[in-house]
Amino acid sequence: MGKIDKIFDVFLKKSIFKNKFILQSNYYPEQILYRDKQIEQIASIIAPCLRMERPSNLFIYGKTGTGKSLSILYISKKLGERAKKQKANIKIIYVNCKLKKVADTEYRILAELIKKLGDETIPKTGLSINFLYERFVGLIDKEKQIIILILDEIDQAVKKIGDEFLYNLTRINTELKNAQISIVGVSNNIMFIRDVDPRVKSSLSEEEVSFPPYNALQLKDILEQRAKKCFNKNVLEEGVISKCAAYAAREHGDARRALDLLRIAGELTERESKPKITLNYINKAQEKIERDMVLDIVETQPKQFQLVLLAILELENQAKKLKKETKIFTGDIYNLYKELCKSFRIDCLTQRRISDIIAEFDMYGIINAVVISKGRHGRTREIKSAIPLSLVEKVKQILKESLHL
DNA sequence: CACCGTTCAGTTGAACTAAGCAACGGAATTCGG
DNA sequence: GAATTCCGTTGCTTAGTTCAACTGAACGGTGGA
Repeated sequence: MGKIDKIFDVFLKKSIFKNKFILQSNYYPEQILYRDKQIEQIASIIAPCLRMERPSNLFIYGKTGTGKSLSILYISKKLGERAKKQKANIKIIYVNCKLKKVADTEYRILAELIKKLGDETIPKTGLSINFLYERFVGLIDKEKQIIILILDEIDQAVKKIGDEFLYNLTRINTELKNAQISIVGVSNNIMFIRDVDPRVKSSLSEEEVSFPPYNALQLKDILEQRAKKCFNKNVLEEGVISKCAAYAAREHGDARRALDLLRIAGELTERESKPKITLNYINKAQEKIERDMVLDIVETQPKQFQLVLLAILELENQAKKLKKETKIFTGDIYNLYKELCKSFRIDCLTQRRISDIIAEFDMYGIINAVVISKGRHGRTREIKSAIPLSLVEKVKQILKESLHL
């Protein structure tokens, strides 16, 4: 029997998964644990739309993986069903403002909104934002209805494009004759609302709901609830779930992280055709998640970004060779970057831009950059790579490949 | 020693530019009668 | 003569550039004790 047949055999043998889909991030459980209070709050805030009254604008905040999106989507679904029954004309539009190249500028967010309303003819550039607003308003206002606009990761958008567009959105109601619109802003960053134009602030957060992080015990319950449906009996070693919960609780109670961890541990176990998920596999899963995240970010960056990252890694390498805790500064990076550009015949960007690129890498979390002042020797960013040592070589290899070296 | 102005090496913000796109409108071409 | 295609113009967004103001603590000088 061939090797491949063997692999297939292993897979056909009784899997440890009953239904893997349960642990995937696009699975929505019918019961959401420990979020009753928030769900009730939100539901009572948006309920008036069933009587065709405009609900208050709503601002939801909480860290990643605290069930924000889950809850809001759950409520939208319920609301949608109910609206149908009551023959209330309600539309719920969900846009994630973080998605690069999809909804990360004012134009693109509006284009996405319009697309979601059924008009597919909006080009990705060339039209004026005003035109899009008019199109949007026209599209909404042609019938009597209530639109609930859910803007996920709204802080990302505001950081990038400013808060005018939020102001415009909140003001849109005054232009509407038939329809009415209310906005649900979802943010990971609690501080974000603080430094937003006060007009926008008061209008957007007519109501607020906050999602606190789960603690380890709650995470454990959540994991158990899902694991029951997801795995076959007796595949979980004692303490596996607690460990997942503990890991995730350490990372600000991110439930998604916990579920990913468990799922990947399961996949790894299955791949090695072991009968039980052991604690060891949780560790492996943890590594794999980190690894995949870093590699994914690195791979999908534009060339110039990759070149900057390569320069950072090279500099760190040199510093290490000299056995000194030499700090890396923006100037060093820019110099090396310029050289790299020259030798690879890629035209190089200005320092201004590199400064922004470094800031972006910092945001992604693959480097740590702090603005420091070196007194009379000026100020700059002090930069450290946040890529785990075990991955550095792999990352470099990917960078070099993608730059055709 | 404490205090204070100077100075550096970037950061940060704003205005500007080139590239790429769509819409518009007029000119040129095609077509059927 | 009408319909279609072509082409230049205008106006838009966006990534990146240019310009310039701003920054914050170490340095080095001053004065006071």
